Amino acid sequence: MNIIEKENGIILEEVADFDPKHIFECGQCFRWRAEEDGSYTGVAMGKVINVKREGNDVIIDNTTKEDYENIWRDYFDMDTDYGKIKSTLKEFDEYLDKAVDFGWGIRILRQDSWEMLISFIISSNNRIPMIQRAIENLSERYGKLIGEYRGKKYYAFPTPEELNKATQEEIRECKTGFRDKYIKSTCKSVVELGLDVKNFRKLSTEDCCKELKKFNGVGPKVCDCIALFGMQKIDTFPVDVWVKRVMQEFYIEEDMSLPKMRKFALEKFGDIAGYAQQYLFYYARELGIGK
DNA sequence: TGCCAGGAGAAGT
DNA sequence: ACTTCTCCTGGC
Repeated sequence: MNIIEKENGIILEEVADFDPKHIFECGQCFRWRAEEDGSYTGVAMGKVINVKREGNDVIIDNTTKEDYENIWRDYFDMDTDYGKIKSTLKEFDEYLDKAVDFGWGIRILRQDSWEMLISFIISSNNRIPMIQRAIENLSERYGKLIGEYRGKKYYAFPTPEELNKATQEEIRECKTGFRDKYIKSTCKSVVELGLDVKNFRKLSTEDCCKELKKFNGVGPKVCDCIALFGMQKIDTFPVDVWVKRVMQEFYIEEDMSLPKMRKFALEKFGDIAGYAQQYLFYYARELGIGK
């Protein structure tokens, strides 16, 4: 892969396994929006960038080669060989084979641990557009202004200290609904105990989950999402409604409980279960499987 | 207008 | 270890 600098951005030449639509719409992130030209603009790691694919090239606008090396290379998980993961998954069965071909450009973003903790607390019993709106509201009110891009103002996700300044009522005003108390309680714990949740990455998957579930509003599913998307724990398998539907369609009986479904998938896919979950989720949601 | 989707937590068995 | 109920919002 060759990196070329352009006016206010960079071009990554000949990038394999990278498609913005697949990456930003496979249920892992909430701050990316599709533009009319098919590109995506979003906020991550305190910056605003725009990402699009042209042929085999990926164009990242509003950034520098330096930021790519320091931030985006890690964020987009560029040092992981998705070709290898995909061929392993395709070997499993005809369903994975189809799901991987369908979401060929998916990558699991290495997102901020703290942002994922709060984002997935908001996700509980909630729909994606509502989750996106609540996160935007919290960022606008409590996060730092990053600046303007294409005529729109963008705000960073608030730090624990910034968000902890909000009262439960103020958090609710951001359209978080009944999760207001979970967010308040989690902010309070993190700030008062002086925790840096990013350090949970160093723990084993099991211990990491144990720690995450201590926070109010973090149950089994939310915990799996934070571990997978915010802690890079690939041996997890979050079972949401779409994954449940696709599992019932392809692998298991209707009446299997969620914990058993999770166990089944972990045993089947092993330490790449998290990748399998992403391809299956995207496939199920885009095609409306099991609805 | 009423009804539905979407998970955690609490209280029950 | 399981089941059941409530929590809130927006869209149909």
